Amino acid sequence: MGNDGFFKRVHEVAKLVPYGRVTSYGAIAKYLGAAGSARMVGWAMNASHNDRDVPAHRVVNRKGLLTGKHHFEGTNLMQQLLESEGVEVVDNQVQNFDKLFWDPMKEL
DNA sequence: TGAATGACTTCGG
DNA sequence: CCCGAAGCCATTC
Repeated sequence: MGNDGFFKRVHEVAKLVPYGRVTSYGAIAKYLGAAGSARMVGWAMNASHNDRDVPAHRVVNRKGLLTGKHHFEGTNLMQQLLESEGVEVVDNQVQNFDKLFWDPMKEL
């Protein structure tokens, strides 16, 4: 598994997500030129367990829904992590998602 | 080789 | 905005 280039890039972008902000899988995928492979971004996040510095909890789907919360420990760790950063989460959905959304394409 | 899977997205209704 | 269906692509079995 030395082919971690894609995962590494995903992790890099995820690390660049500012505190208290969130982004989407598609945005990361597009930024990496892998638009259409948003699922692979999610897969990369699954591998992000290798790098604990990767704030996977800041990555949600395009609706701001915490689709991957079940991949975290417990049942609400992801939500707690976000709330601890000041991100309001209700019903597994990020509030003010449009304002908290961080687009690597525009911000970088 | 091929079928199934998934932390997604887009489109039509 | 919600819902169903289709597309996408790396990974796994």
